[in-house]
Amino acid sequence: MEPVPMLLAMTYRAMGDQFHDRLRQIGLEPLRPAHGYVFRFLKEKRATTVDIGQHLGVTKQAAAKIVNELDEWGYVLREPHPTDKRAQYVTLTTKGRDYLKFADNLWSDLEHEMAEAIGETTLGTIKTGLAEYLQHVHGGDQPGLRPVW
Amino acid sequence: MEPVPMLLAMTYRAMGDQFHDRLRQIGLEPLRPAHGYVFRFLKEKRATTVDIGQHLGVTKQAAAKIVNELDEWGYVLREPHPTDKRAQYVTLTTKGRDYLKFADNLWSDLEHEMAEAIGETTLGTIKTGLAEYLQHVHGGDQPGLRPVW
DNA sequence: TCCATGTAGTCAACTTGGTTGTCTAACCAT
DNA sequence: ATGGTTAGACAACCAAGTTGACTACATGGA
Repeated sequence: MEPVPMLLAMTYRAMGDQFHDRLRQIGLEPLRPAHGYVFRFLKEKRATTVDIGQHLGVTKQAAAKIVNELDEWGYVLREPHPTDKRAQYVTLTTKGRDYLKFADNLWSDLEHEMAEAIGETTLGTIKTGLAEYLQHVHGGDQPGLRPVW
Repeated sequence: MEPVPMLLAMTYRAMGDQFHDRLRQIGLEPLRPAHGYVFRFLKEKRATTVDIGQHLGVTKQAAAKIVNELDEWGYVLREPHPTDKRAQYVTLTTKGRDYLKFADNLWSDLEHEMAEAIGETTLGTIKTGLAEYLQHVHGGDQPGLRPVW
């Protein structure tokens, strides 16, 4: 049996590939995972580019690139920060929220298919097990997202 | 609860970080995951650069770069293919096998600590569950390893 | 209040680790 | 024999990060 990290990497890759393929079939713009993580982050909190960079685990310059792309494509827009004239809040547009909603449904489909393949309870054990491990090593704070290669 | 792929990504990252930290503590050259996957692959089968590329999920040119590095650093060497004059088998040197052995022990330690944190049986379910899912989506052939970001 | 220090965002140069495209030599199936 | 395929190498390019520098603004003392 392969070591755990390899199983994680392969499963992550396999699910991501399926997600990407189906998005393309539907004709939706195939954003990268990082874009998706930004959506998910913005759904929960108002955030600046710097915040996004920290969340993703990249520099603010790298985060700015991603935000620029999302802006060009119409998924987010920048609003002036109410108290800090340097800063801008990045917020989801309707297009961005629609995309996120669609993506969430697609992930849900894939997860459901996974449950069919390996069993509902097994999938449940995997999810709670991994979450518990993350809690154990990282405590409360958000673990890094970007896979190292 | 986060969607499964995010849990996979975060756990992969967390384990990889721990592995990397401990390697550095010991003072061993901190190779990237891709190098480690090559070692593991070469332990099981004789392989050419093309084989390695397929295993990693990258082009043969990218694989050639990695093999070149490992060659320079003394972890692998190239042997003429017995029947195909174009091809070369990439094989582990003693240094390569030693590194792999050490890394295997370290992974085993980390896995053991994971088992302590979430329970032996839970870890077992995770491993077999993921393997089963991979079997389901990819059949016999090896899934890609490189995470998409 | 003024000033020193710190931060958000942008621009530019560079690095890394991949890609595609092309070529040669060798293989292999008709 | 020969036409199509493959292993490996070389080159040009690309994508997505990095570091560094700079401006405008913020903030917390003396």
